Amino acid sequence: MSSPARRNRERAATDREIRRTARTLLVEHGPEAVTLRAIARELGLTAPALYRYYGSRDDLVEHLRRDIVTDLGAELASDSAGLPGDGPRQLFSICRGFRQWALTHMNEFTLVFASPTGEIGTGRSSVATLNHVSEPLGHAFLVAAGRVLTTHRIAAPGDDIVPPELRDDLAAYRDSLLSVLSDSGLAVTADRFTLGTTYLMMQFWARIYGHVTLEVFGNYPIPVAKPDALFDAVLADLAREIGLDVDLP
Amino acid sequence: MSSPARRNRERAATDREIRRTARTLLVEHGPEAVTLRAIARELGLTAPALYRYYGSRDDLVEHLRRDIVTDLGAELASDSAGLPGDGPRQLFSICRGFRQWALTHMNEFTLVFASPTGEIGTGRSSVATLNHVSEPLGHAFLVAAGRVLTTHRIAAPGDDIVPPELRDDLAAYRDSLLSVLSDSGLAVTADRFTLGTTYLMMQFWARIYGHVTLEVFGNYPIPVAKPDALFDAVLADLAREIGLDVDLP
DNA sequence: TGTACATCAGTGAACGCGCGTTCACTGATGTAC
DNA sequence: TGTACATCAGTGAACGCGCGTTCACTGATGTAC
Repeated sequence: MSSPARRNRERAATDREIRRTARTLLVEHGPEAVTLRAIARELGLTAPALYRYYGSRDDLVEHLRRDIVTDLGAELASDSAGLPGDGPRQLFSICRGFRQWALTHMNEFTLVFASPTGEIGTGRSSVATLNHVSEPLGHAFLVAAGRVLTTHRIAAPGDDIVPPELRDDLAAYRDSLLSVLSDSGLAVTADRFTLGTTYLMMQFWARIYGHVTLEVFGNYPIPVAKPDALFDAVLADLAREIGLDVDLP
Repeated sequence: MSSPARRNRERAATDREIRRTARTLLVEHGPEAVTLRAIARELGLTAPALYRYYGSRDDLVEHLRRDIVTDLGAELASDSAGLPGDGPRQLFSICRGFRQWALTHMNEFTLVFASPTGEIGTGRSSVATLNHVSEPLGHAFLVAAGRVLTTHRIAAPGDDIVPPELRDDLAAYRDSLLSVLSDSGLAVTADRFTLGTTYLMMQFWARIYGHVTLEVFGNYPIPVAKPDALFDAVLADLAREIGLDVDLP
């Protein structure tokens, strides 16, 4: 019989090589360099061979996007999991890791986090966001943030900090967060995870993302000699703002 | 003699048409649709004709970027100038206008504010930032912000809110801001425009930019039914944070 | 164990496409005397 | 006012390029009996 598994294994290996090559091209030469012909060339194949693996170039790029977020999330989660402590350290590690990754993988960042996707305002959004809680990145962020907010806050913020128009949206989101967190073995009750908490978490993410985007695209108002210090200052601001009773690690 | 001006006028008119067409292509079909051939086609010319106006495609795109920022800045400045009051209203008008423009001109926004340009961390940054104070957008923002900060703050923030590592950078920036403001006939003294003030202005811009980018690219954690309300909430937070003693208009 | 057959990863030629850019040119507009 | 000349916006053909995708094919690997 001579194992049918062998062909499968080789097929899977080739697939991995295709994605790896696409990734390298993206990182080193930008999104427009990710062409079927270039990938095939790099692999010593002919371009039509790739159609054994993907239906079209777009199909391949879509898989690439997913790969990127998945890998990023896994990496950040595992890095932060190795740290001691019960929350804040992990959360800040994820934030710093995200920034570091963005700075060193500008092209990947652009593709995944800063490319126009879909319509505006329809609620449909890109792959790489917290609203797809299953994404490892979102998951890592949420778990760390949830842990921090439940164990290190002085008091849960009142719902009054949330503008009335946003309460319905936030309530739905909060519920989905709570279920994700309880799946992670983190028992959080709604009285410690208020609408206000949810609002702060959203703002927290928005500021991290905003700062990182600004920095990656060189759109900072000033040339800053020590950008790391600036980011740390933002983290410290955020920590204070969400009411953490800890010093920054 | 039959005026030499005539040829010049026609040349200038054609140039404007070229840019307008490039702009339309960008808005409607994205950056990769801005090709010399497409522009020529639209104008009833042949592609080589464009070389009478621009040295290369890249050259044209660069001019396009500058046009976009210039027009945006002028538009926001003139809109806000029409409003009554002495500061806050103008500042918030500029912020809202920026967001509105970004949402309705996603492709232009991407080209100008969210495209990788130059190296990271070298201090060189894209065209469209506050560090090129001459840009109308930066100018409008600065003048409005400066006016607000000098007339509506309860007290200038102390320099102690600024992390020590950032003070040198901020001091240089503050000085250039002060000279821009005094060129606008706004006499601001350094004791009302502290390093802390400068720091807050920078953070202010970072949050606006961050929020807008997030929204434009659909990367918001939640589907928000009323995104306008969310933005207003962010503005209100910012107003509180920079210590404005005014209600939001 | 051997033989006929099925699967399927990869080939190589070809398709049509649109692109930026070059080059020698035309012909109208403007200039000098 | 008329004539010879210069300028220069725009033409049209051609260049070489790389792309995604199709198609009929080869040949090794695996399957059924």
